Amino acid sequence: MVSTVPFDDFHIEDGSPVYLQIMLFVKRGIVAGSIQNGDELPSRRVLSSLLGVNPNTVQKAYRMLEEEGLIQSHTGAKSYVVLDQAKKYRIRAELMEAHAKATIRAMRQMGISKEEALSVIDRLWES
Amino acid sequence: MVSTVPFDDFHIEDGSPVYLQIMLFVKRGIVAGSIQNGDELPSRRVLSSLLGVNPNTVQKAYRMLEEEGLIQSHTGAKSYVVLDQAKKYRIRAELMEAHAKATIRAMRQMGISKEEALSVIDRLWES
DNA sequence: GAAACTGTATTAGTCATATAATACAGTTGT
DNA sequence: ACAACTGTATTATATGACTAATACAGTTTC
Repeated sequence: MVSTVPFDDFHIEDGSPVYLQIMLFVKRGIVAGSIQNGDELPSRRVLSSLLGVNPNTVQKAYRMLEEEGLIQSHTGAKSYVVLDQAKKYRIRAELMEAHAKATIRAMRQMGISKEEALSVIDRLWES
Repeated sequence: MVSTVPFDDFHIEDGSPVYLQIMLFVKRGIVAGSIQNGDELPSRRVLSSLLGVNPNTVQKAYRMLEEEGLIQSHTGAKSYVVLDQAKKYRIRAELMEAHAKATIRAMRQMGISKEEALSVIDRLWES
């Protein structure tokens, strides 16, 4: 079932470039399964207007997603998600490991034990 | 026992501003206990030379740490760490919660269960 | 007191991010 | 065919992070 990638629950935060936030949102959606092979992406103009950012910013995110082989664009036509199991698995592993390792490094540098780190995450999970 | 804050195991990564990385390193050292009240900080020039960055970048980090009340500087003299239990506790809670929440949000957006998230962190902890 | 260190300040320049305005090329739907 | 959408490209501008060079003020040490 082909649908349009929903950007409803995407909100811009500060701290990292917007084009990276858009890329991450798409990748996380792919891992979650809410974005599937063949799905249609909102046009650059539509999404930039929806997010309140410049079309060039969306274009940059889309272009880099295309360079990673996750979407395809052709002048004049809509852009579509291009996925297979291998890509999905790769992204899932990449993102999970990256996030986990970042957290672990921070916690270790603070001298926090594995047990306390896990317990804090467990406790804060529902919120 | 007063010593000089050690920046030996600090390495610059790309992705976030260097002055923020320096601030984070100091804060994590405070939480870990390797940085204590009264400790002496390397001078702006010495640290910038050690890290291979511009003195202004170190100055920005130090100035913001001073604005947070974690260090004190006086023209002509060295800069020192100024801590008490309340500050340490506040920083510890702030950092732990920030890191945990960031990880949780990412994992949730990927549709990863709490159990799998915890298990991944547990597995990657030793590395 | 003088040298050698401290912190602080200013000015100029580069680079990445993002905005703004505009233009052109190709498609889709009627 | 034509209108209304697509993607793509260019030029100009602004801001934050960072570099570079330099200057000045205050301290510590001998």
